[in-house]
Formats: sequence, structure tokens, C-alpha cells
Amino acid sequence: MKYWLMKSEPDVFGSEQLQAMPKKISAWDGVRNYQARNMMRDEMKKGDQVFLYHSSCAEPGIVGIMQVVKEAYPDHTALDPEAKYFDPKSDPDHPRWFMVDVQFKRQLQRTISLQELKQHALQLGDFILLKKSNRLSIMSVTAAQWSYILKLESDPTSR
DNA sequence: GCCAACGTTGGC
DNA sequence: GCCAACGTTGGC
Repeated sequence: MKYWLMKSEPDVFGSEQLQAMPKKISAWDGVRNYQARNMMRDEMKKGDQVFLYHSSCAEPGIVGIMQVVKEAYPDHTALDPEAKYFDPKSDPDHPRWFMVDVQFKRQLQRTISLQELKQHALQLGDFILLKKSNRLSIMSVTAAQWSYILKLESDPTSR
């Protein structure tokens, strides 16, 4: 089983919206970046655990935990001219963009903010999220990073 | 294949 | 709203 982090603006895939979905399951559509797509398409497996990260908001940070419940399949919104992330070069016979289904598992007891994560940069090692001007919306997380962050969640002395 | 122009991301 | 960094596009 692998671990991941997926970024979204709260009003696109926010923890509240995800929890309101039937069975708390949602397709993670709209990824239009090749590196992120490749990870979703080639490496994400059913059962993988995912941190939900809120970006471009008052307090960017990790807010919840999701699970991959359906492996990559073509992102049909790329073919819909009305869709926000319509891609005119997309071809139904050779899909260019893919998505997975994720199920929201739980909200963290508190947001582990980017600011707090930065203070643990040393312990988190080579954490892609903390790399300067990193814009990747999907990234892998090591088992060590995963458990370290979960420990932060319940550590009242950290902040 | 180069590279300038452009659009997007995302923290601040 | 600003702006640095980055990815993509397209002319050459």
C-alpha cells in the first residue's frame, strides 16, 4: 500500500463537500498535469491512503484522510466543452487525462498547517510539499512521513 | 530543438 | 492582489 498527498482548493474538493458526497466518494477530476496524471494512472492503487491538502486558502495544510477506491479511468470532463478543464486536444479514443475515485475517511483532529509542517522539515526529510515553489498537485508520501504527520496530529506540544 | 511568450499555481 | 516559479505552446 502506498501513501499520497493530493492538493485541492477547499471550494473545489473541500473536506466538507467530500463528506457530503454519497458514500463520501468522489471522482478526482480536473488533473491536467502530466506528472500528476502519471502517478494517478500508473501508481495509485485501490486501498492507498491519501492526505487531503487544502491550498490557496487562509490556512493551507493537511485537513483529512482519504482512500483510493477506484483506480485510474479516463477523465471524461476533458471531453466536455462546458467543463472548466475541457481539453480540446483530448480524444475519446486515446484519453489523455485520467482520474481516480477517492473516499473521504476522516477529518484530522486539527489542520496540520503548511507552516507547522515547515517546522518539521528536518524530520520529514525529502518532503516534496516543502520544496520551494513546488506546484505538483499529487505527490507520494513515504510511510515514515505518513506516520510522523499522524503523530503531529495528536501532539499538543507541536505547532 | 530552442526559447520567448503566455497561463497557472499557490504562498504571502 | 502581487509575484516568483514553473509548465506548456508554438514560431522559427
